[in-house]
Amino acid sequence: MEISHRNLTQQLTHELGKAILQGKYNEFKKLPSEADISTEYDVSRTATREAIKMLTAKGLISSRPRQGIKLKDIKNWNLFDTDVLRWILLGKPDLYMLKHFLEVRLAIEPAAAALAAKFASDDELMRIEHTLSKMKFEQSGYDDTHQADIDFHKSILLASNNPFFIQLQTFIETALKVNLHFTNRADAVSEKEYQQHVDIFTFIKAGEEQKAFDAAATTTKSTIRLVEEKITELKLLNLQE
Amino acid sequence: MEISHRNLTQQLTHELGKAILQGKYNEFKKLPSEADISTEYDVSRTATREAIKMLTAKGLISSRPRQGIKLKDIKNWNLFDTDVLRWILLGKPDLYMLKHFLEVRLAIEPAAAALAAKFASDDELMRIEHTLSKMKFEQSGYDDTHQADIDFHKSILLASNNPFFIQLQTFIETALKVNLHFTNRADAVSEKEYQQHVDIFTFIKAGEEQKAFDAAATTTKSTIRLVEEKITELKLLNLQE
DNA sequence: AGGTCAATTTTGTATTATAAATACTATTGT
DNA sequence: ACAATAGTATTTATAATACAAAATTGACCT
Repeated sequence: MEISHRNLTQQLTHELGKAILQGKYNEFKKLPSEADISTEYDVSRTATREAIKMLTAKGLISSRPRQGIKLKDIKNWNLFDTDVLRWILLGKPDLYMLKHFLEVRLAIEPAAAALAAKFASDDELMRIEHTLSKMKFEQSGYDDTHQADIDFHKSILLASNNPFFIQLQTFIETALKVNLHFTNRADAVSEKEYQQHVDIFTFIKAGEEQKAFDAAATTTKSTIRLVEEKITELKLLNLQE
Repeated sequence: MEISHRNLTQQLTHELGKAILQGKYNEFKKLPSEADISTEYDVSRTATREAIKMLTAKGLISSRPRQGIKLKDIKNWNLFDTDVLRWILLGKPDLYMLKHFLEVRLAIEPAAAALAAKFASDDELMRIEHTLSKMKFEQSGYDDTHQADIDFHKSILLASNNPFFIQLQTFIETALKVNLHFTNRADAVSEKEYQQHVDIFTFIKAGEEQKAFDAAATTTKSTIRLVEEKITELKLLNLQE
């Protein structure tokens, strides 16, 4: 693997993290030794060790003398870490992963909308509204597709005034991207979807906690149902073979 | 700071992380240089750098040549990281933090209960039930106080069959500990609380998604109200001074 | 005053050496 | 033959040193 000549530690961390999330080391539960990684990527042991430490900090691996570097069970992984999420996205997530993302979205986003209805400042409301107007552009095909959609969801988290929800911005962004990856639509956001977003914003602005909550929950729920149907379809297909 | 002679990197990471979460470096937004940290804690630059890398991986700091090591804004912190949560707990969280924890619990736990009602296996149901019986012991004053309570909440997350919810076990555990820290009760779980837990379990076992959701939501909601009242009380007191 | 460039400081990377942990092997004694 | 024990080898952990690269600072020049 070719690694260029700046930020070796960061790059190597990225390469190894990506490889792990792509399941390249899953079979043996064991990674190459420090020495082997160093020679394979042609970096010093120092850089290798620092990359290993970063992955250790994210819960992906652990290392002990004479035992080498071993993969940790997924329950130890920091699945809410920005980098880990990026690697998940690069690892071609399957339908099950999409379902898991949606289940968390269903937990987080309605709650965030309710908090936003309760606590959002004028600035924060304006920011949400701004993403809506950008979405209208996207409907006509302008601008970066679906980015305004993503920003809408993120701006609600921001308006929750809760650092934990705010930290989940990357998570929701990744979840939406995984979703897009499956629905696979290069086309713009539909009129119906746009209207649902407007509704959520209206309730938030009006301070209607419960209604904002419900509005945010409805869409996600129906998406989950769709995915669940698709999964059972696939299961049936596999049984037929 | 005295650091003993094993796992230097880990220990130093812990010390620095704790210090950061206690706000010791918040004023200047800048940490000592690698060299200074090395001499202060009497470890080599290698160990120091590896600790720095681990904290970087958790989003707490960043470092650049000639600029030194700087604190990152809280929105970059991995607030769902196990270590970060431990350091938050050690940093004497305030009422606002407790409120933020409760808001996330209100989002996560009812959703997890609903998922558990939908997907929990027999094993997972048994595990939940087991924690309930341990809670009954605790009522009588036996065993590690409130640990069974914590385990109850964790076992529901485990039964959600969703890796993201499962990963939130440490988060919920920390949230509960912060709560305990404020209610400050060494005494056992009350009969009323126990009954609420039993209800949640019953609905989960019966596969009643919505009821499990509601049952899990009710308690947390009333706790949030209590905390919010306490906060407004304190605000009024501060205004009088 | 303003811009260019060199000096300085701090992190980034490489290299080498040694210590510590632990799995594996061989030996020894019964 | 077997078990306990001591020795060996492997791999990470830590240290120390040297140099490279980035970025700020400041001096110098025009």
